[in-house]
This record gives sequence, structure tokens and C-alpha cells, in this order.
Amino acid sequence: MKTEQIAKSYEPEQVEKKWYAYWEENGLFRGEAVSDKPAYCIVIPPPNVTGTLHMGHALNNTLQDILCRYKKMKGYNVLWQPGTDHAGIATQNVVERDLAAKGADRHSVGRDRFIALVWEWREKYGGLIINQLKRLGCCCDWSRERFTMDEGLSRAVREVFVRLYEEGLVYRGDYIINWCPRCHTALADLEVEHHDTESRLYYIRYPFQDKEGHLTVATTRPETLLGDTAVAVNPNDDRYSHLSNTHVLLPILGKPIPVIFDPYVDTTFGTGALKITPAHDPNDFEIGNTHHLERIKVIDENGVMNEMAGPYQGMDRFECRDKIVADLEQKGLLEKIEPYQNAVGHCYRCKTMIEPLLSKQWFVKTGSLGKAASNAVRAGKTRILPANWEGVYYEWMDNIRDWCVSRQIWWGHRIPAWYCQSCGAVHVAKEAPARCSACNSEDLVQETDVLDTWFSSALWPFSTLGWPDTTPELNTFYPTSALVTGFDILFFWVARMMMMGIHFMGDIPFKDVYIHALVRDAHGKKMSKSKGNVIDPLAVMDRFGTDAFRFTLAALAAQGRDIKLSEERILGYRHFVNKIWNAARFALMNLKEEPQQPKDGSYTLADRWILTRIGQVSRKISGFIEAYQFNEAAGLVYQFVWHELCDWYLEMAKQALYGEDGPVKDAARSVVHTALAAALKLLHPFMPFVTEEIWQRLPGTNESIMIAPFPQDDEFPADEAALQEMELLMGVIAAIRNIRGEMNIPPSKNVHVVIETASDRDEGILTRNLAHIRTLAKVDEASIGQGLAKPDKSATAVFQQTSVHVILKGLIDFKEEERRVAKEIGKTRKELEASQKKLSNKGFLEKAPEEIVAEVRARADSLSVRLTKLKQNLSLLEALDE
RNA sequence: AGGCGGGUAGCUCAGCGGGAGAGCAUCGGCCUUACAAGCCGGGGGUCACGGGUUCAAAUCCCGUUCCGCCUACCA
Repeated sequence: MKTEQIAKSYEPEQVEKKWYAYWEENGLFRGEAVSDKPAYCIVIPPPNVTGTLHMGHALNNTLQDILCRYKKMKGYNVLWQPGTDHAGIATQNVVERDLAAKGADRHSVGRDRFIALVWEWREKYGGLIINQLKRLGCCCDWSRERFTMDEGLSRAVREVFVRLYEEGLVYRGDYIINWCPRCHTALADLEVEHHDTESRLYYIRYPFQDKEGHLTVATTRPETLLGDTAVAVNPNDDRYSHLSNTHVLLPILGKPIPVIFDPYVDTTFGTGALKITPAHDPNDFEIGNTHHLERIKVIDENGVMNEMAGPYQGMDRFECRDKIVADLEQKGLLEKIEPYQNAVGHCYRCKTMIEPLLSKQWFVKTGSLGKAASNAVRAGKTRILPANWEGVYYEWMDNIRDWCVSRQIWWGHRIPAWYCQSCGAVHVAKEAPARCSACNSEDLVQETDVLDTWFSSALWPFSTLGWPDTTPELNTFYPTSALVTGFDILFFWVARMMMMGIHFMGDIPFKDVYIHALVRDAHGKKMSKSKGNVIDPLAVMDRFGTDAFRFTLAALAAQGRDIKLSEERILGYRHFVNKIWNAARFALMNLKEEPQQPKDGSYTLADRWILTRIGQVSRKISGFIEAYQFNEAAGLVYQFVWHELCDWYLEMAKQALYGEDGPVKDAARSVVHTALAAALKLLHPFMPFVTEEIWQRLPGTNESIMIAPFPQDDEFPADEAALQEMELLMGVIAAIRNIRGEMNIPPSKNVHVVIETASDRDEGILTRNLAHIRTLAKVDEASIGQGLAKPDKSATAVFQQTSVHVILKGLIDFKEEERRVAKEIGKTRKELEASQKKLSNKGFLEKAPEEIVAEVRARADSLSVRLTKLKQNLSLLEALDE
């Protein structure tokens, strides 16, 4: 392979397939249950088994992969624990749709058969997203892949449920829940989306029972009045204080209900009188409890009016609303209708309007669990980054309500509770009890509800590692090192893992939680199928290659800001991949075999400089990755590889590589090898494929780059002198290039220069590196020295203490040069004035730190030298005119 | 209603107390033997607005305004 011809541009397709297979076959993704190395573990946010890879997944998993690959190269025993989530409602919906297409439904096939069908579906399609993660390059340990419905994880779920029940932290009770009449299940508060809705406020008259007149209430839901059991007013509301012990008649039904006093009622809203429907509104439910009101359900599980709705029985809830409004109107009980905007709850899955409904559900008591989870962050045991999310986390945790965990669907972990049909006793146990412990009956029926999918996800960091058994994996990897996720599931998932992890493992589930941004479209809109603005990551990878795509995500992943993804940006980073490819091509042409370690004295300035820079850059990149500053790390490696390694070092190395000096040539070959190898290693976490492809072609490598040690600054020299010398050399070359560019001198035309230096040191540096000045600035004749005069017909640039005169005899218009110099003078003067203003400020001199003052002073000195030289230059030019 | 984030070059965004930056776009010069998916150079910004703190503010504080998001039990 190392001898074959290298293509002129990088072709990702074959390369990506080849190396992913290679990594997997060689067990490079494996985390060891027992190891001498320090452990590093991330559990993947399990994607829905029904899911396909979207931009959010792509970003989320790219970041995790960067961390894991980096840590592997740093010598850690890394486990990236993968798996999928059974996604109760979503998955059930998919299979139900299949059935519906065949004219069947789940009830016609029955529960057992239906569940078998879901498993079949999962076998067939459930691996889709896993393969897509592989396509992305994820280094997950696939030998440990888990599924939340696996036997082991199901055992963990039962264990947790039973133990919580025994500890009194799980209970069953009547409660107003969020009911989706289409999905036919309860939803947790979090699963309800509130949308601003144009609705109406109906003012309805409730006549007094024993006297003339009426009390007007305002409501958005007139159909629920059939279930009203009181009208509430604020005890401090003077308008209504005379109404104690009064009853009003429920319109249409004519039933007397009491007027009650409750401080909850807002006197400024509507009429200040609130109808109370405890069975169909969460607030009314609470008020109903304090006032011991009857709860009358008038709407059923299908969103249809039931037998308690009298004449409206059998009507859909919205149909009933229209009818009831018409009837009220007719009876003169409708005072007015006002347009109104309010936030109405919708099912997060199917967008159906939620019906608050009274029903019996299972709840997890969150008080003590939430407190512990909150305290763990306060105590700094778990860090949430960026830190502003901590506040959001506390806000939620401190106002947490009990968690409704039962779902009236079939696909999921069936709640391990059995009801005795003879005596009504409830048994919660890990396995089905044979008989009722209260009455000895064998007639036990299991609860039909299943658990919220997030219940099993909450156990993910320890259930995937083998809990409730004591396993070496738990011992090695728990608490896990980091969790990487989007803020949209901070409450759904992160908070609940914290609660469960602390309660059952006695320790936090992860040390760091890194919250990353949302990926939006180029205009900042959330990507959604309905808007049609989704960019499919797989299509992006097809077009641009996985490495370019991953690098783009990393480069845009600034903390605390959403990512606006555009194709232009990805294209730009594809160019970068190609740049790397070509730099490698160049290097490999000069590295037929692994170079020998060079003799000490043979290093050129460029060699010493690039080696020093690698050390510095490596250290900074490590720091950025460890601080989750992916964009900084990506930005630095980009600018280093392209603008330092390629633009300067490789160009300068050509001198040595194409030259005749044996030892210098050997040194350059060795440094090219070292620098390329280091660059590949720095890039590998971001661009796994192209780096492996090049690495494997590099002489002297045989193992995967995945396990090559990440560059460390102490492996490289810290040659301050080389940095300073290079700065001068680059500055002089840039100065000449600048004049050439401004004067439109074509690259084919070489120029003569006179370089006027201010010290022996500068003269020495430039003289020694004259060959570089010649090639990189297209110079033929050059003289360098102190006290040299500006030649006639020349343009001058000043860098630090050095004046660079480019002889332009016959090449250019000197009016043009005058304008150029005048412009430079203007710029320099402006900068100088800013510095001088500071230095003439007494406060600055007295109060600013010394090193800042020194810095400004040095800047002012150098600017003033520059200004003088530019001015001299200008007057010489003006003299030419005369 | 409360909370959070944002308004910096034409576009997308970094920077968040001491010389206004990047990528793309744009303009000019180049097919220079790794790369035209490239090389060299240039132009372009009262850092939303108004106050304040400071020797020093794009950066910290207060206010205004315009976007975006999250949370919420005013029917």
C-alpha cells in the first residue's frame, strides 16, 4: 500500500469504509472491564430505535467521538457505551401505522401478538441508526451495545420500580394527568408542548339559585361547565364578598353549585369569577381538593362527551363546545365572546390537543430524589457546562413535581404490579406472585400500563454496565466521565439520571455534563420535516465526506450558541481536508522510507520553528478539548496546519529537500515526517478517516493512529529564538510580497531588494535565510546590511526595525507608490496616536499593570520608528517628482 | 408573566477588561514541479442604541430596543 500512487485529491468513500472495518476488526473500540490504564467512559444518549440520523445526532456523536478518540490517544481505557432506546410511544405509533395500512389495529391483533410485531419491526429496522453512527465514524464499543428492552435492562427497571415502591417513592393515585386522546395515554408534564393558540373567552351567566341575577364567569372551555362543581372568587374581592353561602345554577343542567372563596383566583382576569371543574383542569383539581369538591368527569378517553354530559353525550369535545355555546346563546346566558390568545397543551408526539383528565396513574415521588440531584451539582460533584445551564437545572429541580410514569400503551416495560381480583390488594414485585398474600387468591391480574420510556433511560449509566449485578464494568466505569447532550433533554433525561444514579448507586452518574447547541438551518430556524428545511447528514457525508462534515460541526460548536449550518461552510472544510491530503502527498513524495534521527546541528531555522510550534499548539489543543471548547480546538488546528505548516514550513523545507546538503536534507526529511505525523494526530479526533489513511501510508507506522500517543509539548523543543527569528524573516518576506501585490508585479518577474537592518542580529538572521527570501518573495539580487541607503526608484516597507526597499525601476508608476506609502503613514499614525494617548495618561501609567505599560511603550516605539521611516520614504518619492 | 441567549465586516460567526478577528463572498495578480478544492496581495466594521463603572470597555453594570428559545396552573 505504501508504494502505490497517491491520488491528486482525496476520495472519501472507499477510505471511510475500509478504515471503519479495520478499526472494528482490530478491536480498537473496546473498553476493558479491567485495566491498568485510567478509565474514561461516556454513555451515549440512546437514540430512538425508530430514529434515523439527524443533525442533532450528528453533532452530539461527533463531539463524543472527539472526546473518546482524544482520550484513547492520551492513553486512557476508553469505553463509549452505545445502545438504543425502545421509544415507547414513537415505536408503537410506527407499528400501528403499519397495521392500519393493512386495515388492522393493535386491538384486533391483541397485546401479545402486537408486542411480537414490534420486536419483529425492531429486528428489521432497529439497526438503521446504529449503522448511521458507524458511518459517522463513532468509536463506540459495539460489543457492548444495549437496548432498553433487553432482558438485563428490563431486570434493572423492575428492580428499581419495586425498590422505589417499597421505599414509598412510587405510588398510585387519582390525579389530573395530561391525556392524549389520540395516543390514548397519559403524558408527563414535560411531554406536553404549549402552543400559543387563537381562542375565545366566553362570558357565561350562572344564575343565582335563590335570587334574581347571576354571576358571570369567563372561560375558554365552555364544554367543561357540565362538570363544574363550584364557582370560585377571590376572598378579597369586594365585588363578591356578599356571596358567601350562595349557590348558583349550572347553566343547561340547572344543578345548584356553591360559590367558594379561594385566593388562587385572579381578581383582574375576566370577571374575577372562575368556574371549577376538578376532573378536567389541573388547577381546578387542586382547588377541588382543598374545598372537598366532587369530581365529575364529562369527557372520556376518546375526547368524547360521556354519560355525565346529559344531552351532549356522544359528541366530540369540540363539537360539544359549539353546541353548548349555541344553547347558552339561545337561553340568554351568553354575555359575550372575546377573542383571546392562550397557550394550549399539545401532545409532543402527535400534536393533538391535550385533555386534562382525572385518572389513576403511577407516580414517582420526586421530592427527596430531586433534592439530592440538585445538591450534587451544588456541591460540585457533577459539573454542568456551560455553567449557565446549572441555573436552568436548579430552577427545574427546585420546582419539580411528581413524575407520572404510567403510560397506557403496550410497548414498554409493563409495570410489575398485580391486582387481586378477589380482595383488591395490590402487589408490586419483581416476578409475578403466585397468590395474593392478603386473601390467598390465585386470581391476580397484572397492571396493563407500561412505564414511561424515560424511566428506563434514567437508569442507562448503570443498567448498561450490568446493574443490578455487581460487575467489573461498574467498578471501572461508574461514575462515568462525561455526558454529552442537548439542552432539550436536560430535564427529561439528565435530571432523572442524576436522581436514579444517586439513589441506587450512591454516587453521581457522571462527572461532567456538557450541553451542546442545537443545529439549525442557515437562517437559524429549527430544522423540521414539516418546514422542509432539514439537511440530511447522510447526504452531506455523501457529498463532502465524513471528515469534512465532522470538522464543520466541531468548528461551529461554540459554547452557548446554536449552530447555523450551511453547505458553503462544509464545502470550505472539504477544501481543508483536501489541503491536508495534498500536504501529505508532498511529504510522502519526499519520504520513501522512514528518516533517520538527524544530527543536532543540521536543523534549519524553519525546522526549529515548526517543532516548537507543534509543541505549543498541541498543548493548547489539549486544553481546548478538555474544556469542551471544540470550536477553539478546531480553529487552532486549522490555522496551524494550513497557515503555518503548509504555507510556511513546507515551502521553506523545499529548500533543504531539493538542495544538496546531505545532513540538512536528512534533518528536513525527519522534521517533515515528525510534523506531518503530529498534525495527523492533532487532527485525528476531528477527522478520523483521512488521518488514518495518510498515517497508514507514512513510513515507519504500522499500528492505527487511533492508538498513537497524542502530541505533548514536552516532546518538542521550546526554542524561543527560533520563534523570534522566524517572525523577522516572515515579516520581511510579507513586506516584499505586499509591495509586489500592491504594485501588481506578476510572480514571474523577480525583483531586486535592499534590506536595511538595524542590528547585527537582524542582519545575520536575514543573511542566513536569504535563500528563503529569494524563493518566497521572488527576489533575485539582494543586499542586506546596516546603513544601506534607499535606492532610487524603489518602494519601501518597514517591519519592526528593518526597512525593505524593493527596486521598481521601470516596473511601476511612482504616483501609485506615493499613494501606497501615504496610506501606510495614515494607518501607522492612527495606531501610534492611540498608544501615545495611553502613555500620556497619568492614570494609565500609575494604575495599569507594569507589563501592559511596557507593552504599549514598546509598541509606540516601534510604531514611531516605522512612521519616521515611512515619512522619509515619502519625501524621497516626492523628490523624484520634481 | 418569568428566565435564558443573541444583535461585531456583504453573509455565517469567534473574541467577552488592555493593539477589532476568522471562514465564505468580493477586488487585483498568478496554472510557481503537494494542492486552481490552489498560491500571493488588497478593500471592507461609530462591535444595536443610551447612560454608568474603570487609567482603559466590543468585553463589566444599568436602561432602551429588536430577534430567538425555554419554563409557567390567569381561567
